[in-house]
Amino acid sequence: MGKLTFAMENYLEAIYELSTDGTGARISDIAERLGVTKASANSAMSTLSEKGLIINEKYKEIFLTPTGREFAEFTSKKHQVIEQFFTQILKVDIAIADQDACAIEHVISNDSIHAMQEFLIKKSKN
Amino acid sequence: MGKLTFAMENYLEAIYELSTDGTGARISDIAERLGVTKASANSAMSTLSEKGLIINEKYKEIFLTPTGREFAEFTSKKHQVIEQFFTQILKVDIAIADQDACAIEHVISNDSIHAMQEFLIKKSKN
DNA sequence: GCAAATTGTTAGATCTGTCTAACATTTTAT
DNA sequence: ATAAAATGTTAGACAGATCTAACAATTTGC
Repeated sequence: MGKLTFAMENYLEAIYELSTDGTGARISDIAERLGVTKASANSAMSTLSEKGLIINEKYKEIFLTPTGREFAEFTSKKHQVIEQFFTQILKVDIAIADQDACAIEHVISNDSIHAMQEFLIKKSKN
Repeated sequence: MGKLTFAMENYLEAIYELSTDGTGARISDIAERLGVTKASANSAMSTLSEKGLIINEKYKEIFLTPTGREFAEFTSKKHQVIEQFFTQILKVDIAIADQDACAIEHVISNDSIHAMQEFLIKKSKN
């Protein structure tokens, strides 16, 4: 499975977060969350569908495939670690931390994420 | 002055680092450093030149303008802070830290950079 | 149950950044 | 001084992600 572009990672993550309650995600909500037009979101869905990461039937809600969910969870986990590290260790404001995490999650190495996690764990033992 | 794309920030930074000794930077060196073709690098130079960030005469070496240098120094400074934080605080391998810094420097907030700097300063006082 | 509002889709344009291939200029070596 | 090598430039293509505008389908509110 080839690596995803940042844009596609963001779309996957949005779908993941919008479909927590078992229902699928809607194009409008995805578009709104990412600040793009419905046309852009729709176009992205074709890409994700071709890659087997989502199920996308015309005019229906969008669902993650198991593979898609794995990708989304991985990205989401990275986001969470970065945000936690930035707020708890660096004392950065939550809004800024979230914004930074949203960008950094796509580019940071697994090594560094792991290191942040370790750091947080050690810190919590004080 | 509008915000630069990540690509342009990288080109500026490369020029900055390649012209430390007062001489300008060469297209081939910029291209090699960034892993792109000379054609791509050349095309980027037009963009940077139009923005008034470099001086680019045909077949001549490339020089930063004062504004261009400011941008480059700012990006470079962020790179340095991230790399230092990742190696010294997170104990991440230098090669990985450099790679991560190279990506994160374009997306991280000033607040978070500042927080990392503060953290490093406090740490150095132990 | 129908009209209006919302939501989803498509076509086509644009912008950015990249590439290859061909060509022009400059530098180097003998 | 000139041929070969290195370097720089240009044109044209392409991929990814976005947009607008027009249209289609679905849902909602009387």
